[in-house]
Amino acid sequence: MTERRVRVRFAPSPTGALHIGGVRTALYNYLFAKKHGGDFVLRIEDTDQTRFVPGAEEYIIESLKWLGIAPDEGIGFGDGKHAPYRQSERKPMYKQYAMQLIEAGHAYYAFDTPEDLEAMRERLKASNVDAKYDPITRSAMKNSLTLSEDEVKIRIENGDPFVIRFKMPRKEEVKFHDEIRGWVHVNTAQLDDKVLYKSDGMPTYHLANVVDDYLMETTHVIRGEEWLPSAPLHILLYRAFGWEDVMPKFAHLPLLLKPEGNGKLSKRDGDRLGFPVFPLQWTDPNTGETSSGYRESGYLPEAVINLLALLGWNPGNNLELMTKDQMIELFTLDRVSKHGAKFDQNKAKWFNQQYLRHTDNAVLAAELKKDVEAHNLSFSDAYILRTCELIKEKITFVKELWSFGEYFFIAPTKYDEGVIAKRWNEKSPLVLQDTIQLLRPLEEYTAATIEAAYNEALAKNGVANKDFMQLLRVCLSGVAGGPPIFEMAELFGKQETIARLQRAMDTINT
RNA sequence: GGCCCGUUCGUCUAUCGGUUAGGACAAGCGGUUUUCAUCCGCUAAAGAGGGGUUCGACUCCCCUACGGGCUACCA
Repeated sequence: MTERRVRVRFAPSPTGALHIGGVRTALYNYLFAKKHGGDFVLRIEDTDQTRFVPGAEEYIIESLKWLGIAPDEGIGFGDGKHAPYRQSERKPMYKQYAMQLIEAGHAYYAFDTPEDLEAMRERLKASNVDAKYDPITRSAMKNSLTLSEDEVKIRIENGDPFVIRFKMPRKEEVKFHDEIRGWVHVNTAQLDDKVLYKSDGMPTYHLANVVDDYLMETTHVIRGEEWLPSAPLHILLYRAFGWEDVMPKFAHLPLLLKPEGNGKLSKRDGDRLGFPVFPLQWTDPNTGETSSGYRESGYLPEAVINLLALLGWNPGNNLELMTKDQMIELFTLDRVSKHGAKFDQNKAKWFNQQYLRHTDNAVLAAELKKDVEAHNLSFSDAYILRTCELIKEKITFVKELWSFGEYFFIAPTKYDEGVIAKRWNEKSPLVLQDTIQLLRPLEEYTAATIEAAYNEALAKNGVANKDFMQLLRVCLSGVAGGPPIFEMAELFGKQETIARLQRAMDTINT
């Protein structure tokens, strides 16, 4: 067989926001495609019309764009030769494939009502048997295997609702090679006659994904572990269609688990866990409930990608901070772990901090400028840029540029009480007053000259530097920690520094 | 319940029969920064349990336990 061009797909359902587990699946597909110079396709699996959520599709597209893992082809990213990429728009294609299966004896019509199915399950449960529509039970149900040919024909012509079910072989060992887990064996005796084609004329996931992957020339199906149990059915479908020679390889990814260690992360977790489970902020159009997103929380997309990549994969060389290109180069499915991973918020923060530090100050300044302007304040770009330089090492998130650095733009009105209680004494106003006096005549106002003036004021009053330094900081910024004091004061400028010291003196003294 | 997948420090993981079981985050301690959320150093911290196979098992096999997934005309 000639080597086919690698084609992978990310195939979410538009049932709400994409959560980070889904994002990671998309990421691994992206990395794999790029690694092999192949195509990454976005396909929307909207075969369940009852679960459609407005805005979900746009959300998925925007998320992938923000994260920098845009597909090459598919909804929102341009049609390739396999359009359309929305399964609801492919609806007319599926019927013929279902029919092909019926004709070949691999599938059959079933006319059972929900009540019939319920009764069957009740009956089987009562006799302590696995309740499933299978090679045994189907003989007692209403389907084209039990009904006469005429009866079936009449029912269909009458427009009776029907589904098409896969005719699962009675007892057959199905084995397939998973790129991550190795050989997986399942006996068809455990499987049931899955519905392939629903009474509303839509295929189920099982039929649609196999048909689409075939038509779209998918070479590798990289998806979550929740699909592992149905993989044997999919294998059987490829066989029934006679597509085994072009059947994609399968790789089932371990799941992302909740930090408390019970269950997989789900989109319903929202903000409950104390960290975002969504890439972008999301407001549920039905409930109106809003969940935070990584973007809005100040995470950088590169950091999110990096931390997600390492949740279930590692390059095997202790490398943790990687550019996207490095990840592409190093990514292989055989280095994906088999077990689920709990999301670690601490590590996530650390990643963001690392990336924030490596972000160009001009980029950070542009972000900070938005906040400054949002508060109706006017500062020069140079001032804002310098603020970023001074505080970037102190913070973890972009939004902290403002929350941490607010005092660069708004003089404090409150002063850290702990520091005041510990350091403020009768000499304090004297030192401040002298400092102000010495600052006033300075022509060259720099960190060095400010420090010299301050030291002189200390000496004059016989106060030790270590007993006053933090107080000086609090007088200037209101808070106990921050960047180097004199550099900060230099940026404030002489007038503002003096004003702040004066104000602190007046406020604290009373 | 049944089936499938999994199980190394608190967390993410390295190890593809022979290692003092390595790294990172978090933690603790110490230092630097007279501030700190920075930086540096150090410490503590793991092969679920039991059987095999083997000269030798974290690594291979089996059992048990535990965790996870699936079990819809949802994906």
